Amino acid sequence: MKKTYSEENYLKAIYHLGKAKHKVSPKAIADALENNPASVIDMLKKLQEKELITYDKTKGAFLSHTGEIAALDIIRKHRLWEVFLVDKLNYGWDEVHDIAEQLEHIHDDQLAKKLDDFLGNPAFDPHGDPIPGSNGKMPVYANILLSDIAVNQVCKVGSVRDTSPAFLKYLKQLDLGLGAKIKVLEKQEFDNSMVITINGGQQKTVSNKMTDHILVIQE
Amino acid sequence: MKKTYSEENYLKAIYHLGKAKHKVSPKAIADALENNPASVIDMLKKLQEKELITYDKTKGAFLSHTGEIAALDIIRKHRLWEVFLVDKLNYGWDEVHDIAEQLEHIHDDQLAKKLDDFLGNPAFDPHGDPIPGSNGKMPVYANILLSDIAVNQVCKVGSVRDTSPAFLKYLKQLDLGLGAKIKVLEKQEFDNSMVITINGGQQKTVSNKMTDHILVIQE
DNA sequence: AAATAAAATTAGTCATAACTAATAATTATG
DNA sequence: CATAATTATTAGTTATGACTAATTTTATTT
Ligand SMILES: [Mn+2]
Ligand SMILES: [Mn+2]
Ligand SMILES: [Mn+2]
Ligand SMILES: [Mn+2]
Repeated sequence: MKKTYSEENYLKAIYHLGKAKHKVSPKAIADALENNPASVIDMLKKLQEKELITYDKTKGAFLSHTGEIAALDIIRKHRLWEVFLVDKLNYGWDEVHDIAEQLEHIHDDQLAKKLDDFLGNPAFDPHGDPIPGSNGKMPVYANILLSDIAVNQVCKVGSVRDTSPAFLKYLKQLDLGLGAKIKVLEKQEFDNSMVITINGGQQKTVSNKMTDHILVIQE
Repeated sequence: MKKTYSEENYLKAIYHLGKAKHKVSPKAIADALENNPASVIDMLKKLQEKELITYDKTKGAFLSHTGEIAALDIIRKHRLWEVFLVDKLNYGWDEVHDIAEQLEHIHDDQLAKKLDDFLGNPAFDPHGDPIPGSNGKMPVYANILLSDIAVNQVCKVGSVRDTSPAFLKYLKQLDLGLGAKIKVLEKQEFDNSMVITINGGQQKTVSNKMTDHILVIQE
């Protein structure tokens, strides 16, 4: 089931528009691809025929599972090539998009993986956009401090801001590693200390000094 | 004057067939591109229209100056990408042609030069084929020993097989550097010593031991 | 609700680059 | 040289993916 250059661009546009949670209408796609709504309708029919999308007059276009896998694969290649162009060929980050727009359509079974490895498995492209993994999963920035999570919210540990033995030893003692799920139960107004559970275990009280050194991803 | 993917493939095929000095007939092109002679005729007309080739029923197709520049540019990109795939992404030399066939059509003003620099300005691709420079000139292997050049032949020094101080000092004394033009005037049957001129200078007699350590490019 | 604007859809056209089938020209062979 | 085989060329067809213009449907105003 090889896809044409054009089909791939449509799948990518539908993916991006869908994420932006607008209704993915022919008009919206036409605007994104800078072409004509009539052309879009033609292509939507073809993509539906190939079971890459569903299209419904009222709900708009949605990627099927196969369609989403294809879209993520193209986005992955696009962003990996952008990293290559900036990191290896010394292009400016503002010069690479149009070239990646071409390179993303190069087709070879091993290419994305080999390129990924060569680049050191980057998680983000030069514009800060996440690079989907070969499994299609997007990496997420851990950019919120645990101390900023509100009561009753759940979050996941992404990275830590302190690598001192004392800190790491403390984390080990708490059984708190990367990826651990934390629920905030109470927050003390006086000193910002928190009562949390880690991976659904016992309740623990942790200081603000501690929660200021943990970056999390909100659910 | 941007060229389509297909036009570029035709120009490349015409270039290669022309070098192989067959008559570049519609049939020959059709065989090379694995398509139909009727399709070839159509494209030849279009390429002639664009002044990229001349086509004459009896003599066949020839690239114009512009056409040859375009063909060499594609071949350059093809071979540079092959080097990239093998040297950087660890593909086998037998796996890269089809991918390069796609990559050669990526269009960007700076790309070939940046890729060339990144790869260390390679002179040959993984299959040993020469990579045209940005000026369109092909590098040539220095693969003949000076000792094998016949009397009255002219050749150019490409590389040396000995880097000992004594040898290099001797070369300096003779004023014989890379690129020097050598003409063989006499060859002694007894010990294979030669009388030569270097860059049209004085006649010098050199031993077979010396001429066995100099690789040249025949004119 | 009626009028108006916007969006979706259809029908028909065009360019590109293939193809097949038929015909013309060339080249090779008995 | 005549016949056969090969090439070249033309004419007509197809698929893809775009377009414009006209029409229908949907959404927004008054
Ligand atoms: Mn981009
Ligand atoms: Mn693209
Ligand atoms: Mn190749
Ligand atoms: Mn190609």
